Amino acid sequence: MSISPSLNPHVSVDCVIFGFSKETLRLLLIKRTVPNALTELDDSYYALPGDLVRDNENLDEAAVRVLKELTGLTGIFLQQFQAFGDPLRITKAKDRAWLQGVRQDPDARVITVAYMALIESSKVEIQPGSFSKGAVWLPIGEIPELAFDHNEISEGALMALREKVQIQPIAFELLPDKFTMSDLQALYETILQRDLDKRNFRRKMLNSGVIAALPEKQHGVSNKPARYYVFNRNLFENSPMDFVNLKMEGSFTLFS
Amino acid sequence: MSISPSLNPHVSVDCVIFGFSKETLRLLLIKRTVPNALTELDDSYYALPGDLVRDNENLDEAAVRVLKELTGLTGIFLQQFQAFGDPLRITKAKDRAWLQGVRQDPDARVITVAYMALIESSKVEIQPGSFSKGAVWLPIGEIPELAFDHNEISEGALMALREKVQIQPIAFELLPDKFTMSDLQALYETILQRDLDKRNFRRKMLNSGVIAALPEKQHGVSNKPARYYVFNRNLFENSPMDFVNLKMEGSFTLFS
DNA sequence: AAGGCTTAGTGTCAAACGAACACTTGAAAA
DNA sequence: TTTTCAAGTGTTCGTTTGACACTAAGCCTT
Repeated sequence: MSISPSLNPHVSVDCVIFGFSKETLRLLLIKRTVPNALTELDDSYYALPGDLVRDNENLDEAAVRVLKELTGLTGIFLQQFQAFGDPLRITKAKDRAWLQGVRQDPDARVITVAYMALIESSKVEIQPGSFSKGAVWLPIGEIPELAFDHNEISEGALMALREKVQIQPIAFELLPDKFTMSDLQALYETILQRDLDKRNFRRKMLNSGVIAALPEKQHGVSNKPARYYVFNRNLFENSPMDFVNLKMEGSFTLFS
Repeated sequence: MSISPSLNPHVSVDCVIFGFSKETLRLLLIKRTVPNALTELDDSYYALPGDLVRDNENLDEAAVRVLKELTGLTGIFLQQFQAFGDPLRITKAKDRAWLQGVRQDPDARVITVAYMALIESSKVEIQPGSFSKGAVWLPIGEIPELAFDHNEISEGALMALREKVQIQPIAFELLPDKFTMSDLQALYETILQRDLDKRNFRRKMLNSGVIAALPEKQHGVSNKPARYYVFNRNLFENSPMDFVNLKMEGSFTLFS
């Protein structure tokens, strides 16, 4: 496999892509297949989508590219959250086998800059292409051992998401354009891993001024139909203050 | 100038080192001198202390090393806050002149992982050594044009500090072991660039449970002597919750 | 058509917190 | 002894939080 000379062999970006479906927070992972020296069968395992950074692009651009190549999507929420650079992060046997097949210099020390992406998962159509043979959405509770230090990176992303979601109105990025209060609450409960009081939640969200009610309601549900809301980006940009400190009942620690 | 082969030529760490003295927040910067092709005089300018990452150390270790080499200090507060990787970050003329004198591959694309350090500035004794010819503490309001993208990095650090100081009790790292309430308030006011109400500030700090009063008071001041306090790390670690949301009067935006 | 099932939607009260606000105290200096 | 200067101290009011339980609306079942 040949490598473009414009790749920086020492720096990569990895994307922790969050989605939310069936009341579960999920990660979009890709499958890697490597020959197993012992069994002559192929082993496969999952990894975060990522790539080496090219010489002509900055880190954000590299992350956008990775996301686009995998999902076809642009304009989605993407935020750098941490760089990982342990010298031992690429020393597991499977990882070395994979690197040998794919990198010009498989022994190179690589540090990676990790990004967190939030996607409305129904929008994603996995793009055919080199890295997407077998991309899957796995619930965050059921993530197996991943490549490299990707478990650690995913954990870090989840922590970062938990903090951010309480300070900035970004959870909406995980929902469709219109959603019900219950959808939104379920999302927050999933992310925060805590039950929230329905009345207090609604009050807080409405007072924050970042969502607006639509006249429209659900149809064809076998119970009282819920009203739809939309996230009002403009409203938020005009008065971001109101959203600060969306603490969600009972203080929540930023310390581990 | 020779270079250890164990340096990774593509990844560096830079430390934004904050200190607080004379009621001012300051950065510890180092002076670089490069020959000026036109005048035959040397130009000098300031930069953040930083270095390439070695192959056998992780990012945190590299940052600790940089700090130790410059100040002789260990065990100080140090936290990664962002990676910077614009391909154009090393293209200014002065920077290129400096790289040519100092790097094996002066054209290499380097991404840098930026750390923020908080030091009680009176503890710092600049270590003699290659990078410390002329290290200085400059007030954050008077930072000149720095090397590379170091102005951008410093700005980012200041933003990160403003946010963190309201969520975690880290401002204490900038003060001596014992300090007065007025010292502490002045520090917060400087960091947040906002006046705070004395009574509310004291109440909040005392209620947070992270500081303890000492029996001792100031001596020899020409006004009512102030009581000394200490930061109680144990108290904080036992009940970190109390400190969450130290918002400091009037909400403060985390968004720019 | 009636009753049951399920989720949506609503209000109040008490406690904690935040913001605004002015005078007294203690020490040194004049 | 008086002056000067920063330290230190409480109360009030409005807002926010958290706890808590019933009614409303639509479909489905019988």
